[in-house]
Amino acid sequence: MNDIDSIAVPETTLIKDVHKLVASYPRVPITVDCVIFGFDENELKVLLIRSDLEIYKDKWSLLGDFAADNEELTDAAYRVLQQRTGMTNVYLEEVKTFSNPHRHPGGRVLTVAYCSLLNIEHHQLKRMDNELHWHKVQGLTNMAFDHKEIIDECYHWLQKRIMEHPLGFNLLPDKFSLRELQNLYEAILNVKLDRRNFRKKFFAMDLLIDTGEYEDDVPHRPGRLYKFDFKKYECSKRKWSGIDF
Amino acid sequence: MNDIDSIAVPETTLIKDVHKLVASYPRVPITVDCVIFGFDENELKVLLIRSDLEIYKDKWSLLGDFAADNEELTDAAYRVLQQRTGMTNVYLEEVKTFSNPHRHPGGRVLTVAYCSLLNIEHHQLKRMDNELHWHKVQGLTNMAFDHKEIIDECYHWLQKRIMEHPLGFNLLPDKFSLRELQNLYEAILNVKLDRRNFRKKFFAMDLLIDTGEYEDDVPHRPGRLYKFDFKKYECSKRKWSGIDF
DNA sequence: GCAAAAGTGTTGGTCCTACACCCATGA
DNA sequence: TCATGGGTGTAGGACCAACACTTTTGC
Repeated sequence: MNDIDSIAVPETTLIKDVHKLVASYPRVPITVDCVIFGFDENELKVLLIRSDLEIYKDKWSLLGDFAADNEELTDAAYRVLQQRTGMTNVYLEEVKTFSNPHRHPGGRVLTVAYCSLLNIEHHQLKRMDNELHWHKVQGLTNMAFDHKEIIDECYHWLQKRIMEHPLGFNLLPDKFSLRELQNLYEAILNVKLDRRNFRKKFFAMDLLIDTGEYEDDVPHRPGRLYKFDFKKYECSKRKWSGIDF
Repeated sequence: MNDIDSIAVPETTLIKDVHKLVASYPRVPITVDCVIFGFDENELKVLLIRSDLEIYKDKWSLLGDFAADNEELTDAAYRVLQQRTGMTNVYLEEVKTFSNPHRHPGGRVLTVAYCSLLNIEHHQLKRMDNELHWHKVQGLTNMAFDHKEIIDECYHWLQKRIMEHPLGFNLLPDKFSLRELQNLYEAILNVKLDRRNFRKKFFAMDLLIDTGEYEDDVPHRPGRLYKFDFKKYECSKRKWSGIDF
């Protein structure tokens, strides 16, 4: 116990009506925005929708929504994901708050950005929704609001995070070859990696399960297919300190 | 440019009145809470204030305030710091949003937690404010709201962050001995470190400036005093990838 | 048989860890 | 002179980077 606890409580006026107190605070509309990354054709993609605001006609927007009453923001982000991609059990993490009072043309709106990683093949894109498209992360233009900035922040966050934890597997199919895995890392980090050292590193982690299967639709010698051992990783997460390249 | 950009815009109804749109969003009171760490007597401390709510009488609270209209949250956090400690130029970084609808007894209040590191000696504590106290981070009890949880999150964040970047210097006086620096790291990480290896590691970083001065009020051989080269660090920050212990 | 990628081991160097002794100062 | 922490160097091991050739498959 802290020694400080024994200090006498001074005679100040304590606030009794907490509801009144809270009612006196300024209120702000809150949204969540999901930066949903996918990996396809050896490129990192982000899922965007056409803006439905006249003022941003022909511009692209992140998937987001305002937070409902009594909804935690993380729940709101999962809800957006579920509604837009039909997927649950998606990797999702909070990245940063964006609170510039002028970021929304309709008045102050605060947004919390979430980064999400999903396997593009699992995702049926709710094809009816033809306003949704996967865009290359490199060279994005034409974004509504401050969404370019939000994507940039999330992309940098991802580059850093993927060195610390093996998140990349969330972007791959259940079964993947080491070549695909390496392509993924090369695409995200924007570097070339040595193939043998890369394989050694991942085998050394001991989180890959050999399926015994092989690629089949490739015009060259097929590679062995692996699964990621999510369970084992969950158990050993605590001691995790990083992946170096 | 993305190939997608050439897709025809479908005939949907675009929203014209963005102010009306924003006005229809639910609104939430927003606060910032600052987890202000200091280092004193070889222990990591956090700056707390007695809660001014009747319901949390005799409990401790983080320093926070609601965000004013048109105030960025980071600015609000700096404002809180300035008002409470009199200090500007303090290290400050956003950590996480806490949005549980029941976290505040007066109704929904969303808070964004900031982690701040300051040199406890620079801080005059505005002594008149006898409601402010430095508490040991270890063994905190008796916290108002979800502030224990917020402190825990920030403390873990700090443990991780201090391995990646040399932030610890923000907690030390301008001039410090290597022993003090090591005590700081040991206190934060809660480990024992080898003295020789620790010194080698920090000298190898080449971010310490030898002042040529020595400690003077110690009951043993005085240690050499160093300054941290903040400028040099700022320049080389980009390539920074971590400190290993 | 040729193109394309899969698969595999070794070596040298770097960096980290572990560890023990003498030195300067105050009391 | 003693107690306390300051200051230093080295040897062994772990880990990482760099690097080339053989294998398998599709065409």
